Amino acid sequence: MTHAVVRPSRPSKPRWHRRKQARPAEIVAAALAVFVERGFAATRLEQVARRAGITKGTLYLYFDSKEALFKAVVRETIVPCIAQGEELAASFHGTARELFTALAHHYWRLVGGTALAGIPKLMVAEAANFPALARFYHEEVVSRGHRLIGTVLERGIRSGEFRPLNVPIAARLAMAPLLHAALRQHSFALCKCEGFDVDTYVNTHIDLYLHGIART
Amino acid sequence: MTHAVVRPSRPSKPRWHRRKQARPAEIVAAALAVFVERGFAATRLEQVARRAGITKGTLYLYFDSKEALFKAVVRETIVPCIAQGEELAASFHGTARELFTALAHHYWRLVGGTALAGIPKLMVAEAANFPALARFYHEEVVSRGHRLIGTVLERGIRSGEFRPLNVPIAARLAMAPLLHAALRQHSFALCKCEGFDVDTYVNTHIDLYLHGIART
Amino acid sequence: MTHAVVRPSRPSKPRWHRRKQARPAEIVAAALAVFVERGFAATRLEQVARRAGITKGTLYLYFDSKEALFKAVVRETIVPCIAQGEELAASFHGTARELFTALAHHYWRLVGGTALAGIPKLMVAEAANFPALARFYHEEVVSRGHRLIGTVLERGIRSGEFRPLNVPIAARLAMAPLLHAALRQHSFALCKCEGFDVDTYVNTHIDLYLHGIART
Amino acid sequence: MTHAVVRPSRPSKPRWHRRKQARPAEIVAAALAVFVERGFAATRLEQVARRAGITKGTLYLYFDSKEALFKAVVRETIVPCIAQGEELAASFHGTARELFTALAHHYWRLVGGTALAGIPKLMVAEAANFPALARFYHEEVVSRGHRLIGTVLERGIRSGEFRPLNVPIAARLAMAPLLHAALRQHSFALCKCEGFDVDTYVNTHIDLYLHGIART
DNA sequence: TATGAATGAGACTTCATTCAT
DNA sequence: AATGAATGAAGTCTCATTCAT
Repeated sequence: MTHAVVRPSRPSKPRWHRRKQARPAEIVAAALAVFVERGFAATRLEQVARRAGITKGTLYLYFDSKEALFKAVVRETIVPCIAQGEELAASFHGTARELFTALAHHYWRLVGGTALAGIPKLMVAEAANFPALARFYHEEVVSRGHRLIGTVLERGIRSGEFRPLNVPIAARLAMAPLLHAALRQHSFALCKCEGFDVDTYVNTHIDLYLHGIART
Repeated sequence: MTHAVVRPSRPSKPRWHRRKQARPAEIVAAALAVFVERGFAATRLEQVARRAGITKGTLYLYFDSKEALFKAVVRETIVPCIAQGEELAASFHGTARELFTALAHHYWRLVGGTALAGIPKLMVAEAANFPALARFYHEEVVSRGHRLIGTVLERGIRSGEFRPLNVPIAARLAMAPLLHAALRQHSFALCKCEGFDVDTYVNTHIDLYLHGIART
Repeated sequence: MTHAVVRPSRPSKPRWHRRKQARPAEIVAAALAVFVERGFAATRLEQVARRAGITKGTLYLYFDSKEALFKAVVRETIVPCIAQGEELAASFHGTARELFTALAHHYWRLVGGTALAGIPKLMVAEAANFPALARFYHEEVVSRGHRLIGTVLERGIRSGEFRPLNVPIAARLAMAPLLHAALRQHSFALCKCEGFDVDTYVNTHIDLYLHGIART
Repeated sequence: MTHAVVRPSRPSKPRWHRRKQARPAEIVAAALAVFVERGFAATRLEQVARRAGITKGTLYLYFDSKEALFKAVVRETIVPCIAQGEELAASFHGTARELFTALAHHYWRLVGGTALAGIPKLMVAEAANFPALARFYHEEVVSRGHRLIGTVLERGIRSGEFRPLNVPIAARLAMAPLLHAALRQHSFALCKCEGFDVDTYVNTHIDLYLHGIART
């Protein structure tokens, strides 16, 4: 795939000054933005390249294909977030209620409000077209997230804060409104909704949910 | 100019029939399926045509463009569902809790479990690419749905079943898990999740949610 | 090509009332207009049909193909004009100058100012694409027209009105400005030209031309 | 996805070269030829590309659309010719008659006998379909040409060589046979005409015309 | 005789990918 | 390492022509 290149002997000053190392991350960041905006198929590599400050051809020095780029975007941007949440839970001192609240806010701070919130939207849209990627995402992000919430719920059940629950189900119910809000940010942000405020929405969810699962 | 073809002498069955009345609905149905499977940009009109039992050219007798077809799919499939929910609510005799439960099941029966569940997924994916359609969908489906739930909540608040609530927010929180489940059906149906069952999920949501908003 | 049709036995009142005989001429007239406006390739049979008050399918009852229709248009509209000119010349009593003037005005009245003026434009545009038709047109219209003018010139030379001329060449030179004006009507009619008036143009041509060929 | 191809081991010559500088002119030249041959609508970009030695896709690196290419062809090929004629007139020393003769021959050498003669034919054919282009052509070519001839006529009138004339009309009458001959070259070149020779035609026109406008 | 729904070949155009520079 | 001109496969859309009614 790589071919030998005869280097011209004249001492030309290089036209490019960027380091090879920084490029992939910059490209992934640019690609994230465009994929999220337009979806996989409607994204043109030209746009990605321009936003990354390079040209189309250069993309292919770092990624084998559009599909490979897409997979890299998903893999490299979202996974780290989960780890942070897990660390937060592991080192947390306080009640299960407090931890649940902290994690919800953490999620929102880290994902919901940022460009990363586009990843769930992307995956919802493209899962059917990229089964392997969907599986990866589901295992490394969705399930792992649910397990994280699950441990919090179990901690609360043990401590008597929460009543006995079907934990896997309850974990998903905890995430659904957060995910919903994230999707909304990227799909219907422009549609004005009277009486809707994301922060209030998240806080009300925490409130109602904890109310719903609280031990009488 | 075209090569001669030996016509078979047997009374061949007609190559096509005139089906002006039935065609548009059939095409919309076929298009719904493919759009949901692949997304707008990745959908090939060839596929839609084949699935509708016609040829590509015939599509254009009924729809001006791929985009027009897409819009027709969204408009004609989802809007009627809302009306049914509104009728259900209007003619319902019983407590607000019972009505809420009935509507949730109604939604799931009508949308969540059917091909229609693909529409929310489609809109999430394509809203950014079709702002006008997104606005239409948001007004005629999303907002209207929220208002419907809102009236139920208000009824319950007045009757003392539910405690005072931020109604618009609470309505969204009621829908979020249902929507989430619908998206899941179409995006991650193939990903096995131990301990996950849609019906249990919906019922648990109803349970926890009503618990959360119940007057103490 | 024609197939037997089982006539329905019910005494349905006919939906169409036009006679078969009138149709072809009506279609040709409609086609002339559209072909002249748009050219052969850019003409859609749909437009022709609509302008003729029928549908696309009906066209094929009278003409085998778009090309056949085109040929019919050219053949049937322009040829009769020449004959009239020939008759005018044959029955004319007067000087050659007077006859020349009469023929020029005749041409302009019959062709230049009417839709028929579009035919020369059409042939200029499409001759390369329809060699056989071009040959037909050239023989039946162009050459015949030149011969007609040629006889007038010869008459004038014999009578001493005109000086000796290369008749075939001079005949073409007599026609060129008339043709030019006809093309102009159809191609650049919308472009305003100060100081240009078609009638003045034609009359001035007659004047200058007769001056040019007059015996000193 | 694509089938494997056995790569020949010999040092195959490159499939293409970078020719950014030369390309546009080459494409315009190829397009001129095909447009003139077939007309706008009947021209296939495939043919243009092949004749230019490139592929269809490459066309779009240089021209936005078929229409844009067409406009470029007209704009870039014909306009320069007029300028040359104007220069010739400006720097000419001699009688008006001599200048007129020189310009007519100039026109024929530069346009009538070359591929450029196809442009008038193209414009006659397509003016109705491209009104903006027609206006451009009319102003930058037709009118400008007439004005050029007009100045010559005025010079001759002032000098007493020509009698008083309606100059705009007379200018058009001077051009008509030249244009006519150019159209003929492209539309009826194949139709044999006994006794017709283009050069004789042009010279006879000059002769008769000058005779016609000469003083006394 | 007339219709118009249906066809299917083929056009223009786009864009992921390659490769000479 | 980077470019961007060039490619070619594939997609949307058009329209002359056919044929069941």
